[in-house]
Amino acid sequence: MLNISNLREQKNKIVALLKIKNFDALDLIDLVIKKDNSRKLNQQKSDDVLSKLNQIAKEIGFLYKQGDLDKANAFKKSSAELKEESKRLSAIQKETQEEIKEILLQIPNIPHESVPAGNSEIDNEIIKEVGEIPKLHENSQPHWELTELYDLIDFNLGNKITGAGFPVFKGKGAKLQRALISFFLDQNINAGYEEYLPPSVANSDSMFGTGALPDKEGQMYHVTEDDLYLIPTAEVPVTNFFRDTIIKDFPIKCTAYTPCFRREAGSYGKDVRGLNRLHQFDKVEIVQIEHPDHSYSTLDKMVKHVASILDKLELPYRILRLCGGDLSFTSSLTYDFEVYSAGQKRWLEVSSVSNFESFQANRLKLRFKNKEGKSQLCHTLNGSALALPRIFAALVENNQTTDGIKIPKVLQAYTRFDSI
RNA sequence: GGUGAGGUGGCCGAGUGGCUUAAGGCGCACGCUUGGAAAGCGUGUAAACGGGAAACUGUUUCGGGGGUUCGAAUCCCUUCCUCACCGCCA
Repeated sequence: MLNISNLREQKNKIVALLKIKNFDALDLIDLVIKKDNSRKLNQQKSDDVLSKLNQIAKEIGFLYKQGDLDKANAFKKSSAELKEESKRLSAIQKETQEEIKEILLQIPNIPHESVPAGNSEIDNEIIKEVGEIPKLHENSQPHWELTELYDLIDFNLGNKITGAGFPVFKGKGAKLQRALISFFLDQNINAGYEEYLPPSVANSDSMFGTGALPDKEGQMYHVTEDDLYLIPTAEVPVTNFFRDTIIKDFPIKCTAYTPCFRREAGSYGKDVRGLNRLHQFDKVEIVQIEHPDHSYSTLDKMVKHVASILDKLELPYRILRLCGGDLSFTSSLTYDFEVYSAGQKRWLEVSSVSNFESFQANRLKLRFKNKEGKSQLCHTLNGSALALPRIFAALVENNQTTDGIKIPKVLQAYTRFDSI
């Protein structure tokens, strides 16, 4: 959520930048400023009335002590009238505030100046490509064949106990999964992130805080009995640790493994085959809370960190700067990582690293004291380091040989086997 | 799930309708004192939304929401959370 004082001060700049996201914000911004003006006026009126009421109440207390009941009763009458007025004003105030919030929730985050224009993923800017595309043997296969051949994942068993999109990992498949989680966490810890293991369900306040609500209501599993949501990413619980807090030292660096749950309503076809798109998957997330002056250099460091993990796994990958049309509602700048999946001959997204600037912090009331001693919103950043399923898919596809699947060296200490 | 006790500032904690502008303490900051430190003394010490060039100033906030009252941290309703014991249980 953007804040109104910025919208006032930099209206033209913000309108221009939001065009990169293909969003015409002018009318909404004009409307919200107009509503905010009337909110201010109304607040003044309301405060005046309350101030008078407070004075009268004190006066009556004094008169009672003096025993001057007649005078006190006269005051009571005028108090009753003011109270009506106050009720009326605060009802208007409440309504106006809700209208303002509703409008603000419709305005996406402002894209960074470096975000390229564009409508869809075709327009994303490839900024780096690393590693060689592997040449596989003649009978190479996609991972959904390999996982069946080597008995690593049982998709049918998942269908039976839950439904499509809930795979059952088994044997060396389960071990490889567990190895990747440990490996990713260790890499993040070595880079200075503190490990957390948060709950996998969160309340609506938390969902609202990071923007999953109201934006993605239909994409989440909702436990209606207790009004809790299954988390779509660890970003939700971890970032919400810092909801309503005032930060003393920057940066705050957290990493967390969690399962992630997404309904993915409307997805179908070969894009969702095998591990490509799941309802439940594992992910290790990194989150940082930063001072606004340093958030972009921190974003660069996070990108380098994720790249270093992929280097160690010896997977070919490319880094994309998302164009305005592909950028999420809440993000200012996002870099996507895609690994090449040789069995499917396509690039698969495995990480998304973003700077949200103060967009999340505004809803979270996540602040720090600046040099002038005033509270100011922090910047929040996060990224996947990394999402498991497509890494798993690329590893088994790219490392398949006629003799089996080779495990990259860095993982062998975790799997305790060097091939499948 | 049952019963009981609670939720007050950064922290501890007093406060059963107006003397609270939330006592007192701890912590923190600044100053005095000192050769230096400690102790001691003094001063200050939240957030949000407004007004004002500023000094300053209005309102709200004692877990959340609602109510009673001229007036609520205090009374009532409701909800969430914490703790203790019991029950169930990985």
